[in-house]
Amino acid sequence: MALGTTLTTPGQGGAIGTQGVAEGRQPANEQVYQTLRARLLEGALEPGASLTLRGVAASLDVSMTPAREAVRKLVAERALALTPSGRILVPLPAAAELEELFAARRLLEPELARRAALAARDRVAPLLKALQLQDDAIEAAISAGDAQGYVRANTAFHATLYAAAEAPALMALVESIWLQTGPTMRRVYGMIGTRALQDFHEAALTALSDDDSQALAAAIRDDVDQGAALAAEAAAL
Amino acid sequence: MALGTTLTTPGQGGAIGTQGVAEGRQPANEQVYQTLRARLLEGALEPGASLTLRGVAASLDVSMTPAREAVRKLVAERALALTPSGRILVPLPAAAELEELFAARRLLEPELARRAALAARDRVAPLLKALQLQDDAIEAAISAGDAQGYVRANTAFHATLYAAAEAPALMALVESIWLQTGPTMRRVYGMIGTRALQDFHEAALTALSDDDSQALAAAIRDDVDQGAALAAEAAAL
DNA sequence: TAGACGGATTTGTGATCACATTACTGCGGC
DNA sequence: GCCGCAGTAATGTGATCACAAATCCGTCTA
Repeated sequence: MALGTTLTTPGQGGAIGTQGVAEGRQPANEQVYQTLRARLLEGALEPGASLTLRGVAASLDVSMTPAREAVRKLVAERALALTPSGRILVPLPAAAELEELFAARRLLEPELARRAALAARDRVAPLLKALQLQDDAIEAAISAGDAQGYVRANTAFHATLYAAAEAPALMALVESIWLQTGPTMRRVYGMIGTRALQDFHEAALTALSDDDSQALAAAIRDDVDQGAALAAEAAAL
Repeated sequence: MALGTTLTTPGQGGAIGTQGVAEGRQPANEQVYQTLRARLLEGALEPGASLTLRGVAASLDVSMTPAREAVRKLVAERALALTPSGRILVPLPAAAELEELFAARRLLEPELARRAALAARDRVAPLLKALQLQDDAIEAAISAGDAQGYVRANTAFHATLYAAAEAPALMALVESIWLQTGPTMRRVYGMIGTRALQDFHEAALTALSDDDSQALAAAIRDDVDQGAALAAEAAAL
């Protein structure tokens, strides 16, 4: 068959097996990916910085192959970029691209929040508790002036909320956006010192406990808008 | 430096070079990727079908390495999936995931259309002409009962319109969604025989020539809604 | 002092190989 | 007739190597 495809006839060995990795062990490329991803999300990698396959491989003590896979995966998610020559670098999104990314967040995240509110109706308490913890971490990061910690905690807050929506496809889209904005937002919050941030998370928690999905969506929209405004402000500097 | 990163000091060799491929030549992995991507977009690969690296490599006459890169890239875009054991297959999205994907399209595509209308204000004529051609191809595919051709032409229509928005980040998100819905939609249109499709493209073209971005966005929303309804209907079968 | 040039080094790409693990085939037992 | 099991074939992962191309560095020239 063309392209080496094989059609698994339904009902005849169609079951998805459980081959692969020896139970719990995760492949090397996955470890590399998760490491790089976490550092990008919290903005530990400077926009404009360049990576090398051999460098990544040596740092994480693997061969070039898993490093390649992880880097290419991040490139596919636009979390890393390749120059025309194939050099790897942490992208520095243009102002216009940042605007696009926030526009997408503004469209997608309120929807995700709305779904989370609806899906978590019968288990609001534990969700609220988890979110409250994340919010405390955010406050702590603000007090400490820890921009990287702030970005990480803020991402965790949103991730926890949206996870309740149980919408993996939407979640994947949003996470892809976060990966792209991460490095820049770290820089943004570093520049403005996490000052004067209006707390929309409080409103979000209230809406959630009130079972008001519309209000929750609105709070998240305001939160995203605030981030967009900051990014725009910082981009103008 | 950690993780093998090197920070390119701005102003000191910071220019993005033009290394890499010898001018116009595209890497083997890119060719494999484009081939697989095109086939997924138009639904030439059946949901549930399985691929093998060696099979893909042999089909396109390359070694296993570029095949791996291309496949992993598509996996990152959720256009292909890996079983827990690492087997590669064309995903068969659950009904709930399809609904998510269409919800995302419904949020993102009208926005992209709106931006296209605004950005293409001073060059509407050539855009309209291009879109009209794509629409003719769609009609032809419908007449011929060619489901695969329909999906391809329909995708091309939307892609042409959104390209005018010059919003690469948003475009990447939408294309990622298309890759995920492609195989299923091919199946959907094959099942219902491209019957009884209301033509929202006509309304879109009118709105575009009227410079009415709101009406254009509405037409696109209707178009996406129709696709969502068909998918839901087909999923129920 | 600034710019251009040439060579050494670095880098990504692609190919091939070894290996652990899993999926598949056919056979035997209940 | 159906299920389970052993042996074989196939698959993805990771490592290593060769190579072409581009970046980087020092030097020379105007």
